[in-house]
Amino acid sequence: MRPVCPPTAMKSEIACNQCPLRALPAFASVTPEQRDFIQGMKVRERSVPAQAPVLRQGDKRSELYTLLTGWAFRYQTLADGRRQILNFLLPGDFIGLQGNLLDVERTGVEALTDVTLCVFPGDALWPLFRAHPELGFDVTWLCAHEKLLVDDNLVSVGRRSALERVAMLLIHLFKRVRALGLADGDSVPFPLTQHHVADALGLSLVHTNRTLRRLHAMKMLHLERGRLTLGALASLQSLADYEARELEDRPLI
Amino acid sequence: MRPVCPPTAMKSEIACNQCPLRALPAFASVTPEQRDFIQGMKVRERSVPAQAPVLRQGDKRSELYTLLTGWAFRYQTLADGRRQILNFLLPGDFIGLQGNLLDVERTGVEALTDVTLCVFPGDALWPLFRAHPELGFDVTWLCAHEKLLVDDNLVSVGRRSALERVAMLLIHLFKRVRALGLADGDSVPFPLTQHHVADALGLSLVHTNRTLRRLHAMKMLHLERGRLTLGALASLQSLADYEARELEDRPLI
DNA sequence: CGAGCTTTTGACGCAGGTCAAGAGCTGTGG
DNA sequence: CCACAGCTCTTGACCTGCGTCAAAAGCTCG
Repeated sequence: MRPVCPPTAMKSEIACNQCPLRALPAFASVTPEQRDFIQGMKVRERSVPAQAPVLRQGDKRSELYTLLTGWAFRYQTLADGRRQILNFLLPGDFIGLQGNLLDVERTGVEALTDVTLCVFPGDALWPLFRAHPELGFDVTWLCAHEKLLVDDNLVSVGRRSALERVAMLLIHLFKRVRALGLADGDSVPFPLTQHHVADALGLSLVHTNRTLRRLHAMKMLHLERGRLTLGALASLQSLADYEARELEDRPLI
Repeated sequence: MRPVCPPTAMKSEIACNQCPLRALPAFASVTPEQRDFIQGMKVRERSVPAQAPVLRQGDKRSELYTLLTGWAFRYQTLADGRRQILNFLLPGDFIGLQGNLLDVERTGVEALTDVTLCVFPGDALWPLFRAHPELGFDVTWLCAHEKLLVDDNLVSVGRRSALERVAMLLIHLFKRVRALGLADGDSVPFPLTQHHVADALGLSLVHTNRTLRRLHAMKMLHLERGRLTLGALASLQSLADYEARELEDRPLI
């Protein structure tokens, strides 16, 4: 297990005017007054090391978080250990809404890399809606946005072939990371193991590996040392959208 | 194609104090003032016959709906016709939030039975948040609640066997319908065709049929004339939660 | 250097897909 | 009132994408 405190333990907390949230469409037009209100609610920051839980299935009325830095994912596990990853969380994403609005947290959240979170008390939600309806509106936007991610993943898992699924996921993450300004040319950080990919796509680990190798052989991607490089994004995209069978006709390399 | 106007065309519109929404947890404590506000926003009612679209993929800034009576479902289709049903909609559910908050409607909504909807203008959402933050809060609750349904379905499609998936779906719908007070003993109306079940669970039509027959042979359910009867809900539930393989050992009849 | 990840690859089996065809039901029109 | 078109449901035969089992190789960290 890694140490709980990241090496840079002395760094000061991020003020809300530095918050990555500001870059998001929903939060683009936050006024200074609103920002002060948010800052007033903010309890503290919390660091969670890679692989450690942020929220556990079954938690009640937990705190609310905003992901400031790092990657995480939402998942659900069955009694016998099978795990389904629902979606990945990147800086700016909101965490803990379900456990707060509904009775219990149905899904767990685990850190994929070391992560820092902005912490709000669990009972902050209603005062926020009351005092700043615009911010409540933004929370609703974030919820709808996350639902869209889950929708898309469900379509993949339910109706796409393994090749299509993997292509979709990589494109999707690539674009999200790039949109956050974290891309370096046509390459982005990629902290997922193949195990995560498998659990997100409803595939076995072995078949995920074979599919990745196949995409690699097709020169559609490079994946090493935690970086993902998508050379021909457009062709990968067309692969994701179309039936895998049509491709079998062509030589794979 | 069925006639657009249902037989009982002359019936008057439902006042908000009659609205099925009132029975939902989120709307349980709506004050008379809030109710009047909602009533003031309500534009009209809309009837949609079974099989007809309520919302199309690609619609922009559509109206907002509340489902008053009947069943519907949210779905997404791929270019080549594969369809994934994301979740089913029952009276009290909110429709059109995504298309309204985000730019475009990514998912279609189709009526499963004849349906009546309560119509609100697309630009009513923000005024509602502003004037009645409690109601905005409720909208957020509904969004989080629907996300939970999609989450659960994704877990099924990604990680459960066909037998488990079908069992989960039937139990889930049974409970929802019963919670709405629409059950008759251990039987509920069930307007889905096997095609809908297949598209919701990411299975083929043929395999869905075989799985249903198998459950029928196990005396876990009766399905005929649009009614679903679950005799032994508890045993079906244990079947849904556990690995299908454990069952193979026992005689199937 | 060994324990425990992660990635790879081969061999093999099966759950579930595909193809085909027929039966039952309902609505429609001649 | 029957014939026919078009659903929905069933069932059989066959096939394959993906899962499972096994084993080994590379990496990382203590």
